[in-house]
Amino acid sequence: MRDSDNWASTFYRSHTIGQIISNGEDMIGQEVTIAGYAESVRGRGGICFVMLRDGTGKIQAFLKRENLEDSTFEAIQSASRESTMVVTGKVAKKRPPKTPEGSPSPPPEYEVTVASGELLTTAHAPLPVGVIDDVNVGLDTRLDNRHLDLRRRHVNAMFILRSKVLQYGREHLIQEGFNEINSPKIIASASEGGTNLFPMMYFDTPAYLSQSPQLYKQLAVLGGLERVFEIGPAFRAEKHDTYRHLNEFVSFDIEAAWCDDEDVMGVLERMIHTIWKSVAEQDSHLIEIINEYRDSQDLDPVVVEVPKIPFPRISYDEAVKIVREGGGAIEWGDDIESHHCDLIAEKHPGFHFIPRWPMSMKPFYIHHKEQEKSADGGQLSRGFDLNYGRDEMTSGGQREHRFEVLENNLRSMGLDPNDFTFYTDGFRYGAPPHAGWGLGVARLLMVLTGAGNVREVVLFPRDRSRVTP
RNA sequence: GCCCCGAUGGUGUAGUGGCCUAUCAUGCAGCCCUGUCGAGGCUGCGACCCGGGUUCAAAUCCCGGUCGGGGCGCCA
Repeated sequence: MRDSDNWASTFYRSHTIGQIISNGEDMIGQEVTIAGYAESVRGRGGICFVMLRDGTGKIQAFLKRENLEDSTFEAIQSASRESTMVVTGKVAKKRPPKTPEGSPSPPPEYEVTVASGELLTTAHAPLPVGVIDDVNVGLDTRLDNRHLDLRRRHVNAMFILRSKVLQYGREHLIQEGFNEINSPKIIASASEGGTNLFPMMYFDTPAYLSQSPQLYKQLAVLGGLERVFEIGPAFRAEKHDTYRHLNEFVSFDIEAAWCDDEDVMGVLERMIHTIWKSVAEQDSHLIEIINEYRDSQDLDPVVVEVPKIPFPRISYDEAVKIVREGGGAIEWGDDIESHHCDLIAEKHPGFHFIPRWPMSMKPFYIHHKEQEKSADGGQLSRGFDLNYGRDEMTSGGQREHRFEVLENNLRSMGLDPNDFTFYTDGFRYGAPPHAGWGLGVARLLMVLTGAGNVREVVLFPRDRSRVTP
């Protein structure tokens, strides 16, 4: 399941199960102590088979009554599924299963012939969600019991993959000279307008949960950090109820000085390219686990196809044209809605940028060049989106670095510049042109894992009706 | 906020007014067998979301509620 060759032994075990699986031939006869969950316990007479699973794999423990203390044998033999136990014994080659004549013999497998052991905890039965059951459990039931759901192989694999994706993204950005920061999640004012914030009390002062690190990562860049990134939570009090929205989500953000929108689009596509390439090269075993599950559900396998860079750029103007050609009704200046994205996705099924949105649709901090107008005269901006198929992954752009323009933008969007002095003050004393983006981590994971719902790839999702567990 | 759909043992399901003291799988309990291999065999346990209505008769039809799913909107 995962590489544990470098894991040190602990108080509870001398080896991980993964270490025994991957080095079985060399370990035959060696005494080991392993610990794990009993996936199944079979046998009610003089012998007993326990399929023991830890976070690195599973192996069969073989118990013979005559080899153990009676009380130990009884305790383990009568253990319920998912009870935890530790066992000590010698590694042995497992007897090969009977195979139909003519079929190839399976690769060798190993087991532990138990000499002593201890039942650590007993799992209550029945389990609210079976870990290895051949039944398709509803998402809601699974999320109510996420601690058990997570024990399922493909679910576990998704979250290990998530960790890898963040690791590869981090490594890539660091290699491009970015430094990791953390911005405050408790903020004083509705920082951007638009979206609804969750109010809270900060001692005696009303405050909000942050909807985005946007203004703070810009301040870090204005402060001279040049290139920063942050992987952190964002909170939005929107009553949406879709497969791709949550009220708390992890946003992967960057901001870089002396860059325009095209420059940071380059950072983004290079990072995604690196992530896909690394997953394809190093984590195909996780994708295989996911695909085994998908196969059992009659779903097409996911394929990690490393995307070619540069990604296509389909400007907002072109996007509008594609939507119209596809029969969609859209006016210049309208948002590109979900069903419009379906039309665009028919032509561009993979990653594609949509740059140069109308300024009227972008927040006050997005930069525009006065001379850049659409054919019918509308003011364009340097804001962009990155979509995969119909789904928006990223929103970003070059930021407005001119103090006076910023204040004008605020006013023209109905916001009071006085509420934003903590931010605009950062632009008073010389500001570099800069750009950045924010990427939805879970949305990227949906693409990579084929998950049809963000909730699948978020450990404990927070949506309109779920605050627990 | 709008539209559509759904709710049956622990879990996932069958069910379209009487054939339902409700199907199947999985699970759970027990027994048999036992170096099993998704082990197998046998026996048993366990359910119609809540409230009202229609009907001789409701899991099934109607109304309300609750919860869930899908789509849309809203949404940097």
